[in-house]
Order: sequence, then structure tokens, then C-alpha cells
Amino acid sequence: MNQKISEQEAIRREALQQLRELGINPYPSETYDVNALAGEILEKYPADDSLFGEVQLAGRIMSRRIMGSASFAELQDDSGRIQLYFNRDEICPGEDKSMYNTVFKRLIDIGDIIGVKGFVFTTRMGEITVHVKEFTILCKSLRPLPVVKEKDGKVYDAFTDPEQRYRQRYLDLIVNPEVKDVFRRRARVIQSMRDFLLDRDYLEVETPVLQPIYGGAAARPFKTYHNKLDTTLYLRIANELYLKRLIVGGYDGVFEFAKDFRNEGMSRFHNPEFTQMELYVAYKDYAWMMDLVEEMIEKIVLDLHGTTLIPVGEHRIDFRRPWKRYTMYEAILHYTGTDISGMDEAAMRSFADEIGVETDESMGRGKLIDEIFGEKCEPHLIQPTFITDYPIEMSPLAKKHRSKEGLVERFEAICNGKEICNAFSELNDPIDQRARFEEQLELGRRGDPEAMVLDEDFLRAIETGMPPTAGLGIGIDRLAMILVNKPSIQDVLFFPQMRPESSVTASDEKDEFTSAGIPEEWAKILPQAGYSNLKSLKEANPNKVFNQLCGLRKKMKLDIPAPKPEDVKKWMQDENG
RNA sequence: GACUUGGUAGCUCAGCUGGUAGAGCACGUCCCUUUUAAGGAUGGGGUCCUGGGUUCGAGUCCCAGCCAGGUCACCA
Repeated sequence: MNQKISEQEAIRREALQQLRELGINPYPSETYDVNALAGEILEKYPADDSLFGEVQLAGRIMSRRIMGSASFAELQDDSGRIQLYFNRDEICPGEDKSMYNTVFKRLIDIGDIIGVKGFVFTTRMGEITVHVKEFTILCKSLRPLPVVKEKDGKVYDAFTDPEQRYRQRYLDLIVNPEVKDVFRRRARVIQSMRDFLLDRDYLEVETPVLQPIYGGAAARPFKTYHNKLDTTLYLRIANELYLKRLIVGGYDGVFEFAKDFRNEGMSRFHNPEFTQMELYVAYKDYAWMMDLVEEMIEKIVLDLHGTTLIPVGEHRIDFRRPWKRYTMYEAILHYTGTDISGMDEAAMRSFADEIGVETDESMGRGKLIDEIFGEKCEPHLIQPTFITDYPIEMSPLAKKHRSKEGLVERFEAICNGKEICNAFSELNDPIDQRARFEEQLELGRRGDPEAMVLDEDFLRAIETGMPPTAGLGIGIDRLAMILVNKPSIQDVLFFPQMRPESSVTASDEKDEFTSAGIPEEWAKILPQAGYSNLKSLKEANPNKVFNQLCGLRKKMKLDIPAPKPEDVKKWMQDENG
């Protein structure tokens, strides 16, 4: 494997080599036992300076200030950063000062991982510092790290390019400590939710990601193939139909934190794979589920922030119970001033046109209501709000409303202008369910790529009998965005989906040249002379190439004989003809 | 998918109406015995995203493409 390396990387590789020559293994195998963390020392030492008389810690070097025989560095471990003090005569008590002069000063770089042994003290400047008596190289870093500096809360040279931050998340985590914290908080959201559900004795389960029939949501799937079974499988878009089968099987409450996959556009609210928590509880209805959602989210927010009132973007959002509740018709009445509940499809369409909501002929009454709501109401719902009683056309898995014609028993919680959960009284009438699937099939025949497909085994399960059940889906990523106050889903996913990096590597170029009979030592250089492929080389003037190579040889102090002009000409002729 | 902004050194960015590519940090060398984003001096480092075009001459102007961000559309 060859790769283009910058000057700084070359210097690090040289240092690596020198370490080996000094008999130091830059990548040792042994356990390095640690008895303290940076954050722990900074927290406890001020109260009791008799602590930490003998500490051993390990981490990455983040900065160095070398002044003759004394040096300061910063060590970063999982808990934070702490200053290190190195003194030549303490690192090297004997005559041989190379461990300090050579190894520490010349062969260690920012980014290297070391272990240190010493004691904690406070410098004249008042900074808690580890006085290092001994250090061990645990890993030599070959790439320069972005160096971010900070003073009084002001950050200098921050590592901010989103593309690099997402593609190289490890760098982001190393140099932007608040990013690490975001993911800790995300983990706490999930843990808090899990604790809540386990406290109620619901069973955490796992259901298939690979599904022969995808269902449970309106979305386009990813398609894959199983060789042995010779069958098409889909990555799940939801796990709803599997969890309901478990309710049929007799569990009273099941939930799953599920990775779902949807083959759709990407945006700051959409990643092709995302996490959803789905919960199904027997003998309950959607009104009961609304209370559960309120209680659960309020608890999570309290666990995370210690208060229910939190900043989100330019708003302050209060999750304290009870949340506002509107039916969909009420919400539309509230935001447009018009009661549309009695309108037929034609009246509704002209009303939509009137208020500037785009419609098309394929939209039925339910879709029109949904469009009006999405356009005129949803963006205004900043404080957590339940919207209830959705049109039946949009909800093929929800039970018909007990008293309102044309609606289903469904609610969503909207917060910060976005849906954060979706729930209903689950449809358990098998005849009705089959009819709803048939309607979906009809939509599919008319070309709706997101229409649901009919799952015969799921119907068989429902025919066996499912108790009345309340079901819930919460988008974990979207909830995390709100609770950690990040505007983009990419900020709460470690590795958001990105288009693959183009991979024209130096080795490809080199191989192309060597296979044309050009010696390897020159093939390596040619890209630097501006010839990225054989074609561009052959189009060039041989004398110019010869001169460039000689120039580069001198510039790079290459220890190889200069090429002969006739050799260069020979490389550039078409050796095939 | 549409519109829009951006892509210049390892990182953050400047570069005017087109005229020899710059700064800070990082890196190398030398000096300095406790510094606080920063010691002093000095030096090296570039496929200016890619490919075409205009031009005597393109980082800069034009066209096409790639990648990313934002807005919208699609979408839970």
C-alpha cells in the first residue's frame, strides 16, 4: 500500500523509525494500568491535595510547550485534559539524557498516546498538573491532528468543516470535546427511556432486520438478497408487525430500540438508517398511551437536565405535563380560522388552494387534511403538543375512531415543529385490517411507491386474535436532536451516511506507471510532477518530463541516480506499438 | 430533484478589475530552567476540488462535473 504523505507525516514516520532504533516499541502490547483520570484529579485535588501522590494515567498529547530542560504538555483521556510537567533531570536521573532530549522533545508529537507516572501538584500559575517521573509511549500517531486552542471560552482554529467532522468523526471527537458530550447525552436519553419501560415490566425484544415482506410504515425499503434461500429480503422500515405478533403471542408489553432503514432522500432530519423505539401494550388505548408518552418524556428530560424547561435553538421548550392536546381539526381551526371538519373533498380542495397549500388530483380527503396540517400547523407547534384523530386514509394500521366517522384513534406528539412520536389504538379487527391492506394494494397498483404490501402471515396472526393494544413509535434521533439542542440529525449520529469518498489513490497511479515499465522510484514521483495518469504523461514533452524529474530529485534530495533522457523517452513511447 | 453558498498548506482562513500563491496555528532547525490560545529567531510545506473553454497569461472569468453545507420539494 502506497499513499501520498505530506511532509509532516514523513517526519513522523522518521520519528517512528528512530524510536525503533532506540529500542522503543512505538506500539507496545502490554496492559497499561491507570489509577486516575484527568477529570477526577481536577475535580478532587483542590479539596484534598494529599490525594494523587502516585498517579498513573494514559491519554493523547494535545499540546506541548518546550522550554529547555522543562516542558509542559496536555494529556487528554476519556474524562478530559490535564497538564503534564516534564523535567529533564527527573525523566533522566542518570548521565543519559536521551529519554528527555531525544525521545520526549524530538520523537513525541501532538496526537501520540502515552502513559505517565508521577504526582499531582499545582504550578506557580495555579494550574493542577501532573509532575511526570516516567513516561511510556503507547502509540505513535502518524498523522497531524487539527490543533484547536481555547482561551476564556474563545476557541481558536476550531475544527469545523462538517464534511471532515462527519467523515472523520474520530478527529471530531478528539479535538471537539463537546461532541463527545453530545453522544454521552444521547446515550443517557436511551438509557432513561429503557429504565422507564423496564420499570413497568415491559419486555425488551429483538425482531428481524431482514424481512421477506417489509411493512409497518409507508416508506421505500432497501432490498437485498439471501444466497442460500435464493430469496429477496428487505431491510426493515419498521418492526411494528413483528411486535404485534408478540402481543398476539401473549406478552402484555414489548418494546424494541430498532434500527430502521428507509430508502429515501436525506436531509438534516433524515438519515437512511435511524433508530426508533416502538412499544406495544395490551389492553390499552391511544389515550392511555398519550399519558405514558408525557410521563416518559418528562422523566427523560428531568434525568438529563434536572428541569423540564430547556433551550432548543431559538426557543425554550417546556416538557412539563400536561401537554396541550388538539384534534387535527381543532389545530387547523386554530391556525387557519376555518373549521374544515364538515367539508367534503371538493370544498376542502378549494379551501387548500385558497390558503396557498399545493394540491394535486390524486389527493383524497385524508391527504388534503394532512397537507393543510403539515403546511399550516405543524411548523408552529413549538411546545410539545399532542395532535389526535387522524384521517383514516393515512393510517392503515390504526383502529377506526370509536365515535368520529372517517378518523382513526391516532396521535402524534409535535415538538419544535416536528413530529417526535406516532401512536395509535392498534387495529385488531382482522376483516377491517385486510380491507385496509387491500386499499394499500390498490394505491400500489396506481403507482404509489410507498404503499404497504399485504402481509398474509400478519393477517393470520391478527385473525388468531390480538387484544386491544396501544402502540407507539418514537424517533430516537429526532428526540435526541431536541434534547441535546442540535439542529441536524448528523450531529446526533456518530457516522451519518455520506457519499463515498472518491478514492483515486497514489497507489493506483503508481501501478499504472510501473506496469508501463517505469521504475518504481520514478513512478512514485510522477504524480508530483503533475502527471496523474499514463495518458497525461504520454502527451507531455519528454524533455520537459526529464527536466521535471531531475528537479524533483534535487528538491526532494532523493538518493537515486538521475534518469537518462533516453530512458524517459522510452517510458513515454507506446511500448505496445 | 430544484435553488443557493462553499471547496486554496495538516487545521482555520485571506487572496481586489485576471499578472511570480499568502497569514495564524501546526511542522523542521537554533536559542531559552515553571509555561497558559501565544517564548524568540529562522526555515520548509500547495494537483488553489476535477475536466474543458476564453486569454499572451486563470486560484480569480465562462461551461460541465464531483463533494459538502443551507433552503425548498419528496419523506415520518
